[in-house]
This record gives sequence, structure tokens and C-alpha cells, in this order.
Amino acid sequence: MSEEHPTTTNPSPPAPEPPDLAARPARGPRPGNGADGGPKSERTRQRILDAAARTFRDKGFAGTTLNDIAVAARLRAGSIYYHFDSKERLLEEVLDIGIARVSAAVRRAIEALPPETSPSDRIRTGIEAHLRSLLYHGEYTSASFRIFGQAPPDVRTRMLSRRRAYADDWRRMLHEARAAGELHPERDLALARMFLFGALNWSVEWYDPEKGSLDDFVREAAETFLHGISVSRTARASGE
Amino acid sequence: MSEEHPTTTNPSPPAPEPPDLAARPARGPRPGNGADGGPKSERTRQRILDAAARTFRDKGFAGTTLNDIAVAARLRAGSIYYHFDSKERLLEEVLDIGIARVSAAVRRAIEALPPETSPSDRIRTGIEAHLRSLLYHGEYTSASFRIFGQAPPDVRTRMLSRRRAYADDWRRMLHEARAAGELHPERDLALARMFLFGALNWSVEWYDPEKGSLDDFVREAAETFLHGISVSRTARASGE
DNA sequence: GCGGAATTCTAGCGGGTGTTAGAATTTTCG
DNA sequence: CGAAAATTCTAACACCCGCTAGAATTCCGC
Repeated sequence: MSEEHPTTTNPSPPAPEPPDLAARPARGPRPGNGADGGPKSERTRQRILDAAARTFRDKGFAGTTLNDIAVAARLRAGSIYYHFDSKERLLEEVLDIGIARVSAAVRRAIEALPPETSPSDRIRTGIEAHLRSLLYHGEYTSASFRIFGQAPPDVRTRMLSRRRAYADDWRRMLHEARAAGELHPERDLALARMFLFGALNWSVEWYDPEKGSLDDFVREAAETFLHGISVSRTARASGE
Repeated sequence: MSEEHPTTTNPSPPAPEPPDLAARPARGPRPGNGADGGPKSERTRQRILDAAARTFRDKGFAGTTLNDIAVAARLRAGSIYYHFDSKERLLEEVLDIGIARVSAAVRRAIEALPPETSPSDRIRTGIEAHLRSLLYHGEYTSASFRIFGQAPPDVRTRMLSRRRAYADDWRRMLHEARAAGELHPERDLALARMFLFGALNWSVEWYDPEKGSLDDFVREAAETFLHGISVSRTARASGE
């Protein structure tokens, strides 16, 4: 079903490496402008990307029309192809930017902490940074997590390495916290990490900024994940 | 965009009440068969529903073609319309069945507990039942949670009452546990409930039944939600 | 096995899709 | 200014979508 799409007129595309987000479209030669890339067209490209992120987030990938994006970006559908090779590529770049932003936000927040910060306080900070970048002006970030599951298989696999890198950051943080004796030794950290991602990313579907401050919200999220909802730890062996 | 769909040939359809899942298609008169509904055609209807649930789950609503469903159900796309009024209605019924099954599974599991069971053990059981119905043969249940966000607005609003009813079950359980003094008094239970749903439902995207037993998995999920990952509760006022 | 109802299929309509070629326009800069 | 390059638009192509009418077929009680 997907193999009958005629491959676009690409003369030599057998490069299996990830485009790495720095690859420009480079459809035609650059302007005489000495620096790197035409600054005039770059803004249109950004407008298209912004429109795509919002529309993808709101209507899903298959549910979004190139015309939807074009209207939101104030041009015609055909013009998009001057800046992007295909709808899939557009999606890919939106997803890529989203993950990169969350990842960078979390990393930056943690590196800004004083070196003596405890591992579990690092986790707390990471949770808060992740949520903030998701919920505050997070058109790319929320799109990235909301529609990742709808992406075509090849896009998804190409995106996997980036996601894995971000997951690794969290894996590391959790294991350091356990090594410091701050986490319960019986908890499965791989599972806990997935639960955490699910809980946090799902918030883009229901969080309402008008119903309480974002600060309280992110703090509460971190607290709930670290300590749970129970008042004590006595009821451990309830199973049998 | 949605108001230009010509209403199907329904003689008297101005009934705004929810179809309630018991409403049969009743396109033509029933067979002479005395009982309720032709048992022969009912199986085809089921095949279509099963195929729709799987396909919707895998490819999303907009990404699913009626032909995709028809192929999976071993008939032609046009024949679907003998059993269902539209693609939207098909989606609606899949979503409906999914929520109903999870809801019923959780309720059944909790009612099977001995009456003296503590509120937090009820929560534990609820979490485990929710996860089981999601992950074990959960074509409808997982579809229901995965594609709810992609449903057309009118379908989504019509579905909201059912979801609210299920959420109420959880709200009740959590508040009873707090009233019994088993939950930390400072936790925001509304937020906690949303975190819980996010964490649990996200598992359909990554859970791999070959990497450990389902029993261990659901137990670990409940434990993590109730007690968190931290080893102690000392670092409470870390914020300021 | 006949006859009528129940079910499925065929064929197509009207419209919208992603995508492209080439003309028209705007920008850039000597 | 004027020419060349960069950008956008127009118009269309080929295809697939959800959906429907009516013919063809299957089912089932008599």
C-alpha cells in the first residue's frame, strides 16, 4: 500500500543516514547573498513549519490537508513544495523540532542546577522542564508527541534515534538516583520511565492553563511521580 | 465542512439522545426469524467491527480507508453501508465498545473483591483490571484510547458522557481512599487521576507481552502509582 | 425447490488529495 | 534601471476518498 507511491524525482537519494535537522531544502542555488541561506525565504519556511505544527497537532497527520497548512501560512498549497519535498518530510521536520526542543529544554534546566543538587531533585527539575516545554507555547513539542503514533512507518523509524537519545537522558538520571539510594530498589525503572512519559505527554490533551497555575501543576506532577499518592508505604505486601 | 453531508435516508431521525450502543442499524425489516435480529448477518457486522477496531487503532481514523476495513473483513467497501450508516458511525461504535469494555472490566473486578477490602487495594485492583482489558485482546479498548483524540468533534462530544461516567468511578474510588486516610492529603486527586490515565493508556504504545509477564507488569504499575519511585518521603519541601 | 426477503457486489458520482510543470511575479544586486 | 535569480501562483494530472443506486446473489422458511 505504501510501496506504490512513485518516488519523487530524486537523482541520488540512497543515503540512509538521518537528515539531522540541519539539511536545508536547497532546491535551487542560493542568492548572491554572501552568508548562509536567503533570509527572506527562510521566514516563509518558518511560517509553513509553524502552520504545519499547529495543524498537525489539531487534526492529525492524515487529517491535515496541504491546503489547510497553506491557508494557515497565507500562501497556496503548491508553493509549499518550493520549501519542502513532500508532506511526509514536513511532518518529519515538525516531529524533529519538537523532540529537539523538549530535549534541549530538559538538558538546559538540569545543567543550570548547582552541582551539589541531589539526583531526585534533578528528576524533579527534568519533569518540570519537560512539562513546561510541552504546555507553554509548545506547538512543535505537543505536536511531536501527539501525532508521533500517526506518522508513516518510515518516518517513525527515522525518528526513533532522536527519541531514544532523549530516553537515554532519562534512563541515566533515574539510574543515578537509584545508585545514590534515593529510589526504591524494587521499582522497575524502565517501566517507571514509560509511565512517566505517558502521564506527562497525555497532559497536552487535557491541561487547561486557566484552571490553576502552571507552576503548581508541574510541581504537583513531579511530587506525584516521586512519592505516589499513598500516605505511607506500609501496605507493601498486600498481594498475598 | 460537516454540515454539507446529506443526511442518509432516515424517515424520522430528529432524536438527539445518545444511541446507547443498543441501537441496531435496522436498515430494512428483520428476517422472519422470531428472535431479536438475524444471527447470520450479525456475524458479518461483528467482522466489520473487529476489522474497523484493528485498522483504526493501527492507522488512525483519517488514515483508515473504508477499503482497508473491507479487505480486513473480507468483503467490498460498499457492503459496509448495509450494516453501518457512515464511517463516523462505525468509529463511534468502536469507541463506544472500547470504553464500555474497560469500564465493565474494572467494575467487575472491584465488585468481586471482598467487602472489607481497603480503598487503596480497590485502586490497585482497578489499575490492574484497566491494564488487562487494555493489553489483553484489547482491540477495541486500545483503539478507543488511541484514536479518541482524532475523532470528529461531534463524535467526541457524543462520546464524552460515557468517558465521564468511567472517570467518575475513579473519582469516587480515589476520594473514598482519601476519606479513609490512605492517601496523602496534599495530592491533587483530579491531577493524579489524569496522570494515571495517561500512564496506563500510553502502555498500549510500548508494552511488549514477550518481555515479562502481564501479572508482574500490572502489579508494578499499581505500585508505582500508589507509592512513587522514591525510597522515602523526606524531601518534601524542596521547592523553597 | 420456490419465492421473497436479506445480503453482497458492481459501477460509478462528485469531490478532494498530494504533487508537478511551467508561467507569472517578486526580489536582489550590479 | 534592468536582468537574472528566487519565489509564488495557476492549472492541471492521476488517483483515491466516502458514499449510493441498482443489479446480482445468497439465504431461508414454506
